[in-house]
Amino acid sequence: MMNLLDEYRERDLLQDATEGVSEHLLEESRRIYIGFDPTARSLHLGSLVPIMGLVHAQRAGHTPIALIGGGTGLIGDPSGKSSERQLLTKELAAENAASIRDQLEHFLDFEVKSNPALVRNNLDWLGDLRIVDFLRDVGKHFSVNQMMAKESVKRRIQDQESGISFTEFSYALLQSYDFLELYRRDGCTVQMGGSDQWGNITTGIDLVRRMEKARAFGVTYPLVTNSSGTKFGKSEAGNVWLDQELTSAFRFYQYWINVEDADALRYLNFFTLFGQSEIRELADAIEKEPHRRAAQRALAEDVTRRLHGETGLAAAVRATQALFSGDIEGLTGDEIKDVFADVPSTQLPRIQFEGQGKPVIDLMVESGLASSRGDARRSVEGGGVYVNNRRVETVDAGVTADSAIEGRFLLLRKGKKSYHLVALLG
RNA sequence: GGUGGGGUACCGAAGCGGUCAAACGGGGCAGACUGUAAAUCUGUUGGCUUAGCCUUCGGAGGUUCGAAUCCUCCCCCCACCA
Repeated sequence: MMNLLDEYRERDLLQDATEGVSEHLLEESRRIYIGFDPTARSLHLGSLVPIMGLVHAQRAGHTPIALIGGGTGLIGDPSGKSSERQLLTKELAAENAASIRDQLEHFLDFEVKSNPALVRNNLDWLGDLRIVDFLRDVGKHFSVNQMMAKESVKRRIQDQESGISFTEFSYALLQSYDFLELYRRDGCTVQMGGSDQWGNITTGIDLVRRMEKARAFGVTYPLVTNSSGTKFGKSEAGNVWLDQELTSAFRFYQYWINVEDADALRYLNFFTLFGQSEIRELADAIEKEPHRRAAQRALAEDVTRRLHGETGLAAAVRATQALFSGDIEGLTGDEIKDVFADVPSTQLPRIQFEGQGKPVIDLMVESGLASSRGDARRSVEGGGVYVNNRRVETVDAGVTADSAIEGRFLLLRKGKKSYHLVALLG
């Protein structure tokens, strides 16, 4: 048994752990679970820490269980959701569970004989749970006094502004019940989660102890932030998803390449399997020759490879090189088509580019690079719009077909990093 | 149920009869500087056929030449009391 907690500690992935976990995990192969919220079609970067948590667990010889909150997701955030959506969610939850499993397959091994990863959906047991049974069998083990004493709850109760709804208050019960079920069904003895989950985890441990007279454990990892205080996992294009359809390999790669120096090393620890010596080398590199950004590159490559595979990574790197270092003029039409397969693109009929050409403003709006004509206008006035890497000087400029590369492609760019490829048809 | 306070643009928050598409801060976008970094500085941040017009200040009406600002009714939040 590798020492899992040491691994976490070394990577700054350990926030807190209940007493005895370390020994428990060293004794033999255990089953460890983390919950994932299926409210979205896909997991996003915020889930990457828990995923890596499971990855390390599996590498250390334990069996990782990804619990999809299909049942808890049905309740969801109580604020202003239509009943219609909630009905849909039952099927969606199943769909999402399936796609989340697909995504997890990039990270976890579901095939190994010894300790294959498992996926569970709490809809399976919460779905037809009867409230009377639940209150009688499970509810009686919860002391409201104790629940209110939990830091997370206490804070909410003292906070006159937000308060806490009954639904949220009872979340702890459902989550605890999940732990109990996973213990019963799968012999799962350890729950991990973000540091905000500490209260729920310990409550679950209590429930397992009371109802099964068994010892269970909890481990939490710190919540990931980035050093400038903005939300981790957001790019200019919004959430970064762990789904090829939603976030292309190129975008994904770009997200990591753009990580601030101050975060790069932490992220290497969090999101790659690099050893400490390798990370130290990269730390060195970032200090000595920051402009080469070896750490960001290593980070981007490793994480992109894991999710998008070798080909996805290759495409992302190719597109990156073409966009940020090489000059596009030198590329042939076919190369462009290939390289930019991953960059957002639009097809437009050639006729629109005849005569005076198509107004840049229209082009910006139709490609989605600008949210309105006013927005497009402002971007041009601010000097932030480029066609084929040449700055557009006037607001009323037109783009003609003969400015297209090989008469086929126009490369639109807003600012430094937002690209859009327009292909002319006909 | 009573009393008082409040609902303003992405968020926070000014405005309290015209000069308000609405101060200020944050966030976003863009420019300069750089390393596709951070910090900093600058511009910009409702829509359009952009020296003009149109739609916005919880909702619906009303007063007025003119309303985010005044009046009426309604909805929602908060505090205190019961």
